[in-house]
Amino acid sequence: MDWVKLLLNWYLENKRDLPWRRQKDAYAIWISEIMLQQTRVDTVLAYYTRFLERFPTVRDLAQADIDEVLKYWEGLGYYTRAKNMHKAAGEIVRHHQGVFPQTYREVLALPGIGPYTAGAVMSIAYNQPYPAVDGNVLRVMSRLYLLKKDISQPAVKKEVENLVKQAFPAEQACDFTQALIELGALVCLPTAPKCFGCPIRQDCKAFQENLQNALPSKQKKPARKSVIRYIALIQQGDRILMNKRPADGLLGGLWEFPGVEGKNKKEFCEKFKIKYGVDIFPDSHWMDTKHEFTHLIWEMKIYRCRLDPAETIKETRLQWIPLQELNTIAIPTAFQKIKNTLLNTNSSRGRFLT
DNA sequence: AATCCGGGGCT
DNA sequence: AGCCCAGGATT
Repeated sequence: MDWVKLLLNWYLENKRDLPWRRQKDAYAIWISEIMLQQTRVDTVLAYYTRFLERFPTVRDLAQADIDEVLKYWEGLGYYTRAKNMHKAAGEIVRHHQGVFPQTYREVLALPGIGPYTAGAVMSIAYNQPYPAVDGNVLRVMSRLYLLKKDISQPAVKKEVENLVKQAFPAEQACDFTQALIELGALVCLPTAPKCFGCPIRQDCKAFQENLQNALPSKQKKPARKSVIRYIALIQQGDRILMNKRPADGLLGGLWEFPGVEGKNKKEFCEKFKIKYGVDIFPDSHWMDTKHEFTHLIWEMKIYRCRLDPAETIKETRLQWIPLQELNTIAIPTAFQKIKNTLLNTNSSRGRFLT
């Protein structure tokens, strides 16, 4: 395969200087691969350095409280990644003496590690020829070999894994894996690929037939649904009532301003009572905000609410949080605008009083 | 095989 | 307004 050597030479000349490429510590490589799942390099950079400074070794991560790990993950999204990573760190300490496993079978067995990440760690950290097929590689290979089938089909991913396996250059698994990904990230772009700057365009069947813009083929995703979510802002003095979401599911384990889905204020109060066991009395309509997830849109209506003075909070997930501590708990992006507005109004009122 | 799970940047 | 990103787990 002529293109392999051309690609390797291109990579060695053009690769970006990224933090996870400055060492070969399997733990550090692993952290980078988890963070980079469905997440762009530019987004990961700041998180990565901060995370490794706080959790420099697998033992540091294993010993940390999951709530602190989630705080370091705050805003990155797909929070089960952080929870699985923390769990995997514990398994590495217990079952592997704190040393990151070195066989594909053992790496793949860790929670949060699938075929891609296992291949990435094996090839990048250990220079072993295990394919790591991500979105970049699927795109590059579907064009290079003119694979016209929908790349969301598992059979196509299998085929690409086999093609990559056969292409692995001896003793250069680390560079080859990253070269394929780097080409997809810098040259073989999803739209408007830079074919005339591509080192392997002579071998690219899609380029030869001018089909690079038609590949890869992929099924469309259905439109997102929008729901109305009523949020209760319940403040007593300098404390605010917050809810810790259940460990599993959407935004699992993160803190939120308590709320429910509903059509109107009446439903708001009824559902809130059922969900939290607390009667609320909406006072003033405070603000509206919208948050778009991948499959869902929240139209949020935020109301200042009062509690019955005799009300005591029994719901274990509901907790009074001092405003000064609001920045120390993990709050997802969906609620950051509310949080910031709340902190700003309170601090400006504080300045008035002093 | 289909669905869920974040967030952000680009077109 | 879509599309896509260094995907994995669950059903």
